[in-house]
Amino acid sequence: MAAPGPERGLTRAGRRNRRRPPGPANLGRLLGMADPQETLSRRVQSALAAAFGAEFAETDPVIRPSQFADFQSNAALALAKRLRRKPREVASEIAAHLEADDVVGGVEVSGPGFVNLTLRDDWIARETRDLLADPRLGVPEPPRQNIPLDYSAPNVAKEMHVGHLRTTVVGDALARTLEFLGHNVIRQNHIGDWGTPFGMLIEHLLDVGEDSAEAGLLESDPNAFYQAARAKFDSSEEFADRSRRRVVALQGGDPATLALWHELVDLSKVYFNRVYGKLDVTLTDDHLAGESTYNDDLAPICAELEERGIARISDGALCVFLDGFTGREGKPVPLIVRKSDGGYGYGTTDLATIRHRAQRLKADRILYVIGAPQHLHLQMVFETAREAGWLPEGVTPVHVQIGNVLGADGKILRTRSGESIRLMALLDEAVERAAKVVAETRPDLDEAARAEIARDVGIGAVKYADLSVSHDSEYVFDFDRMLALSGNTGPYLQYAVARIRSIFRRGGLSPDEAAGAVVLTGEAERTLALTLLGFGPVVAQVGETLEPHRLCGYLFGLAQAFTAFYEQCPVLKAEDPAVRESRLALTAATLRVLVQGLALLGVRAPERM
RNA sequence: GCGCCCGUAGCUCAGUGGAUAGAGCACCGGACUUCUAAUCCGACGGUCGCAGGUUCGAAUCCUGCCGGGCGCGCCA
Repeated sequence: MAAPGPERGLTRAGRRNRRRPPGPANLGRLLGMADPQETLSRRVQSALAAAFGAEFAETDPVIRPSQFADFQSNAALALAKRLRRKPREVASEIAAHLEADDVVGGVEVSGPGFVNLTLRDDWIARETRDLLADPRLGVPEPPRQNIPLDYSAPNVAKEMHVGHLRTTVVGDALARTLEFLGHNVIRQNHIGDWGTPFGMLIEHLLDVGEDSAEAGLLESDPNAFYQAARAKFDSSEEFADRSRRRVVALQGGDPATLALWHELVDLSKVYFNRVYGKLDVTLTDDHLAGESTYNDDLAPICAELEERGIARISDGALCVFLDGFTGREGKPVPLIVRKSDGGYGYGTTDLATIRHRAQRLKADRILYVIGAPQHLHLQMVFETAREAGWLPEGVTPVHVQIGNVLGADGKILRTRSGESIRLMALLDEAVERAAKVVAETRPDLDEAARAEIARDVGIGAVKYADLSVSHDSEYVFDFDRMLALSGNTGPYLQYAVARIRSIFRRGGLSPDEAAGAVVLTGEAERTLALTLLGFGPVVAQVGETLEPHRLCGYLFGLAQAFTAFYEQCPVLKAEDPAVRESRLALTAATLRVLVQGLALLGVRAPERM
């Protein structure tokens, strides 16, 4: 899949934005000129200033989508009290002072003081054509930020489970979206590649041999390898002793042990990359920044925290106690930075990590796409870093909380026998189920084409299911629902794309050729055009709120608007050539927005279905 | 016990302090000589957990209660 946008161009524009505040020339780009809500906001603000004085020029005009018009301004209701006038009177004043004849066709004061605004068809039409001509499809470029983005983070020699799947998919969608907005996203795959289990894993690797079939499990079924090691550790005193000694050697930097450790990590990388490849996410080895990366920082961090009195010894462990963090029986909860045996846990690593991201990577925002249960821990890490002065003013770490994935029984997804589900098997099943449907519906296509469709649809369905519900809520994993071709699903959107492409194939046209003027002859066209103008705003919003499900909701609405258009408005068979050109333009714009939107989510749109 | 998250239609989920709370699924009734009918249209379906409060206006903000999930010292 093509990278979302011409990165080099974005980089230059981004630097420009960063250096100086936006002038009038790029203000439109920044706000998104095609955004009707933004356009109306500015017009109504001017009306407020004209009607009530310059001090009201900054008042929020409260423009919202309306069920009685395209948009409505709710400003009058709130202003009434401040102005000591009746809300309807205030609304009338706003309407009277509104200078927007080029944009707005209908202004109406309604209800207790709403100002209903209906956009002009020719304005919508012109903006839609501009959107089609815009490589960015109306997506604004906010000031460029450096954004380290922590996601996926599987463990070496362990199976990735559905929880990893979700942080991987959501994180990747955020990475793509933020990059398209022009930000400098620094992917950080904080893999679990250090800690006490590695003694046992290394000894097991030595026992079975690096080139053995057993070692090969690390690439295919890592849990099997892990559990074999674990079983030996639990049953053999001799093996457990060796394992403990091996941990000491590892932490002491023994070269032979480090070589074995590297071997383990490399075998695991093969597994990670197989999953990432199958899942079509953008992570590569270049983004690996595992726990081991920070080994050299851990002792100095502890020393600094202790010297400065931020951490103190408690029960033999070096701990940070923060105000407001209390646990059972009101006892303060510590962030342990050095265990009583002298070792370091993930608290220390996470502190080293955030310091690195803030200072070395010069982060403007630091994003952690991590499971919701880790919230308390992360808050303590953030707070400690803040107290230690490692986070510059204005740099905010954000925990993008990922809710658990549940089975049909409402409990954490597991197999019937209670084991965690193998991710590869799960993805394979999604593709198989999709393949079954494709075999029935498209017997005309050859085997290879069907396989490709099944892969795009199966994987897309799983990813879209992860993305389409708010990231912090738990959701119930259900193959039947996510693979359905109706409803807010990946396949539904892919199908809409496939039908559009079919129109152009039938017509012997390339979507790039469709650039005619847009004329709106009916409600379906109007709704579709207006919906298209919402793409930029929603992408900008996702970049701020970090909620990909809003983009999903938007794309679903767009696909529905297109479907209504498709039912009611013949494109190729339109009799009037101007109408045909216009509908081709609308169809091409829909295609581009759907494909771009799905690309931002990391979902492929197959040529045909 | 303390903290975080959640409670919206039978089910799965949206919902930016604004008018009569929305989708999808399921169920029921319709629509293919048509650019892909795997798509569409209609109908049905609600005490927004409960009770107060703030507000001209609350699913949304505040407080309390009920119910559920998760976390709370040396795993990560």
